[in-house]
Amino acid sequence: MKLLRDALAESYPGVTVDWSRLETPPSHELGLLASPVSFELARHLGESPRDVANKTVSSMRFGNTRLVEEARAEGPGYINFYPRYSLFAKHTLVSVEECGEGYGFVPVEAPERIIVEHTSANPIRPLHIGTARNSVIGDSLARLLEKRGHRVRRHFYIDDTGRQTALVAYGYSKLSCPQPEGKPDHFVGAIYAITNCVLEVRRLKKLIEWKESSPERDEAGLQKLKASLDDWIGVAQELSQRYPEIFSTLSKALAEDEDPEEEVNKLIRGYETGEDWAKKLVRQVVEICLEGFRETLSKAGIFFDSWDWESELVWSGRVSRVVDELRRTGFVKSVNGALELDAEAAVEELGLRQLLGLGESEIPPLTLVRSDGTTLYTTRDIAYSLLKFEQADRVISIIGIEQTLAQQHLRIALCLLGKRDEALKYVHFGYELVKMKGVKMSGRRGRYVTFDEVMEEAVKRAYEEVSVKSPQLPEEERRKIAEKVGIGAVKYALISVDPSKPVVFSWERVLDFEQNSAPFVQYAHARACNILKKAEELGVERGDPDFEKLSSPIERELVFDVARFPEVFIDSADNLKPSQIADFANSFAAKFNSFYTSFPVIRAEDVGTRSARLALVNAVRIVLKNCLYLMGIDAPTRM
RNA sequence: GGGCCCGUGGCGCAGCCUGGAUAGCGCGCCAGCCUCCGGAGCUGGUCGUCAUGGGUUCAAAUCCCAUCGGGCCCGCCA
Repeated sequence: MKLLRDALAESYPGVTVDWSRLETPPSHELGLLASPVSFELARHLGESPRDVANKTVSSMRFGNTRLVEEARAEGPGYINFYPRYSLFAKHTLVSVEECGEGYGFVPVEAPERIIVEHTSANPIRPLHIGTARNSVIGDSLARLLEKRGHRVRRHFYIDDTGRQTALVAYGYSKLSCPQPEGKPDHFVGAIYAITNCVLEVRRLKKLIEWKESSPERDEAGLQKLKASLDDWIGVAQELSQRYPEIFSTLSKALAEDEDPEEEVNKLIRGYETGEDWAKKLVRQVVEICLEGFRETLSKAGIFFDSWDWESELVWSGRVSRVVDELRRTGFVKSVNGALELDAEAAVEELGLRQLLGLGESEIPPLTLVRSDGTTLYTTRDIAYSLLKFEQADRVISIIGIEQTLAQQHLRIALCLLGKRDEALKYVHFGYELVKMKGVKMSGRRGRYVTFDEVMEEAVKRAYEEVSVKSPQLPEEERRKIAEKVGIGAVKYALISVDPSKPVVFSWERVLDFEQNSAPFVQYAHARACNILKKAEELGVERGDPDFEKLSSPIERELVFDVARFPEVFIDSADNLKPSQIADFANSFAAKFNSFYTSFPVIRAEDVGTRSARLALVNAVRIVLKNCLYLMGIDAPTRM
């Protein structure tokens, strides 16, 4: 650094440029670090970058710089720095030795209290592969921020008010509130899908009947309705085959009801106003479903610090207080008995367009309260975000990209309420949905691939694999390893793709145990562990490591990667990009595997080399383990 | 109609924010490698108009504009 600055000062006195930026050259044959400073200078001076670089290099004085061996002007004008590799390796590996297992987790100077809200799936059906993406990304973000030194809390928002939970609770009551059969959330999911389907068929039939008898027949509309009815009848057949008992009991019970829609509406209102009978019923069903969620999530190694009930926000008056406060801002008007927030006017008045990054278009209004007095989802979410800011400096909500507009509304409302700083500290971490090849996933139709079955299948596959590769291991251990490997593979598949890209689910993808997968990284880790364990068992002689001997390109690259892991971590945590960890871990593991096949460690030619390589292997082990940890993936020592 | 996001070898992806050195990686395909710390591995090869067309720049996958494809949103649903 100083070297470069002084040389610049000498060659180009009086010119100030940002000399501090350093890049990594494309290949290690071009040194370890590169300065692009000549490009900048060349622009100002009108000289060619290469000339500038040459001139700068020639005036460098290496006097008391020990770590840098040489600098050269190369390529179009880069100044490449070549380190004294042995010293660099020594610094790096000694530093790993000192930090131990915590190596690389560089804490921020000013920790924040951060709430990461994730998963928050509607408690009416099992977690599916789409929500799994949310959980896995959210969990990884929480881990990254926590290791970065922030005080992180993970919150699950239970969306228990509104039509969906009321519908399933209604169906459940028609079954006479039985004990769940099978996994609780799957049971609830079946009731939801069946109730919804039966009611939908009934509604469509009535509608068609009525339309047919009406004087002015709209043939096109009628055809559409009939097609829709056929679709739902098909769904009914699927469901009756999958759940014959629940289906027949439920459809009989529902048929007896005069007006199921009204029953459901009564339940929605009763629950929102906090009537005991409604509370008891809805809570019972939701709790059953949550029990299933907890089971699934705990299997996936994902845990929460807080489960926040949406209904509590309503009952405690927080939601109505928010509505009142918003009314006082003057941007809320009554439209046909409902309350509407004029978001566009608010944005203009407060000058929020740029501040919140809202783009050019007009922001549509937001309905806060229905004409029947009940509130809407976004309204309750505004109240929720205020609650979160009572406990945190920053809030990160992992929510599907399709809710972008609602999330913008939320932040506008926060500004209106005088919480401008909070609005800026509120991050909607959007992610694209997971789609199925061929069929469309549809919760309402009971068509989804559950997180449970994906994990189960992956674990099964991993078990077969481990049994083939390591038949000598006891059954019990093979099962444990299969859990870690299978679930790791699923998580890795979901984390490694940028959240802004839609994922098409395929078994092939999550069951990939080859390169660029969790098992690949885990395998490299297990190999490192194995070498260290063997060395221990054999009691090989260890002496002063001779870092001079870590001189092959691949060893140098490994050392360099170990050295830059802290930076990768910081970057990934501060930019909220878990996929960068996956990327780094994969290429790092590949390098280690390459090293592994070509260089003996325990049988290295002399004690100094052996000790140096053992130190390197240990550093690799720690870095791999920490990468896996950040993705929420277990690192077995054998597999 | 308006807004936002995405478009990189046959397939799946990284790089784009912060422009620079031959565009990385995996799968697939082809050819090799287990008397040697475990082959879920390794080595080599094959595969590219970075959607298209302009612009800015000494330099564009990267920044700007337009066009074309795909997705999402624009609800008194969540």
